[in-house]
Amino acid sequence: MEKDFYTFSEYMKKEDDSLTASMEDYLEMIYRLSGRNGFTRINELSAALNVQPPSATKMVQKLSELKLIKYEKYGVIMLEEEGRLLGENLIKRHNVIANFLSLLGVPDEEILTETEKIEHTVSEQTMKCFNDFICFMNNNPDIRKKYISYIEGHKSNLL
Amino acid sequence: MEKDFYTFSEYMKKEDDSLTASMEDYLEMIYRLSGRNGFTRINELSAALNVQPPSATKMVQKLSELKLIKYEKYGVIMLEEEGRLLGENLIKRHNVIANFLSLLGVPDEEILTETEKIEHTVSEQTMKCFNDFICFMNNNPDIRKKYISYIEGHKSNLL
DNA sequence: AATGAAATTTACCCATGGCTAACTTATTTA
DNA sequence: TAAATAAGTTAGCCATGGGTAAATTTCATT
Ligand SMILES: [Mn+2]
Ligand SMILES: [Mn+2]
Ligand SMILES: [Mn+2]
Ligand SMILES: [Mn+2]
Repeated sequence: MEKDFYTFSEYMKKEDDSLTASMEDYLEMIYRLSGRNGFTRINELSAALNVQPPSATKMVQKLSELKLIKYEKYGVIMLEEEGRLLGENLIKRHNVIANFLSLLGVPDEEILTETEKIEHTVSEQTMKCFNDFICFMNNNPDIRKKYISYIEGHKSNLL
Repeated sequence: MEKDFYTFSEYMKKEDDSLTASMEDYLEMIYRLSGRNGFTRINELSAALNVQPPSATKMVQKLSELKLIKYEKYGVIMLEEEGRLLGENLIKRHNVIANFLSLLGVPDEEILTETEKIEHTVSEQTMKCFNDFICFMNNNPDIRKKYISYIEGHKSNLL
């Protein structure tokens, strides 16, 4: 019956295999930017993530060490097979969460921000629950409508 | 139409007024532990959060600087009025999220962990949405039952 | 009151992920 | 092709929040 609390930092420490939250953001973005040409560059990446180029360089070197991307000094950034797969899953996770929040009534302007934060904190299990919720709402449009009008009703209360 | 992405670290940077994720965890726990006697101590706090005493000391000094708690070297830790209020709200937030996850079908063993992570990442707005969901489910026990059996059905698929 | 044990602090150390300034390499352009 | 510009890297800094080892203070016991 003992609760076992830890601090946020402790929970967010990367396991041996897994990536840190920031590594995930970079990999996710590299995946997005590689969509067009099959590669991206430090400048494009740093702009997309609103960090300075040296920060991007450092992280890219790390991801390269981990064999998730192919990169050599001054060159282009390309995903390795493992990185591509991981990136794909990160995007999927991102989209499930964004979808989920949208269904819940989180306003459009907040969805990206909230998703960008939450995506790094939820377990596989929880992701499944989010996904189940999406499916449930898709399979029950009547309930979905009822829910939408319910929260519409609440909005006015809060303004 | 421009998406504006930032890295996790950037989103999690504390605003001038607000607390970091770890500060929130400490304050929340100080609030819990103060329940019995109106105070707590470094040892109790560090044990409760699974950190070493020096880490607790450091954070307690910080919170004391911010006038959220009253503390002097080797003494007891007591909440200041502002800290008490904040702590109360942190606990409320924690409970809303735990409730929300529970309704969604996140297994009991995961609820604490998931809550401890998610609580630091959601906006006021999103909290309202979580809360609306709870209310909706409370007001519609029929739908709630339907949802529970829906996810029960899904469980078997995944094992 | 003296001593030993427990609680707490201090002084450092480490890792992460930002940043700026200065330097180097690559690419344009005159 | 030489000079100017753009792109990228390196070195070194900062803040956060952990940790250990050693010193200090408090408390309990004799
Ligand atoms: Mn993110
Ligand atoms: Mn994302
Ligand atoms: Mn927490
Ligand atoms: Mn909590």
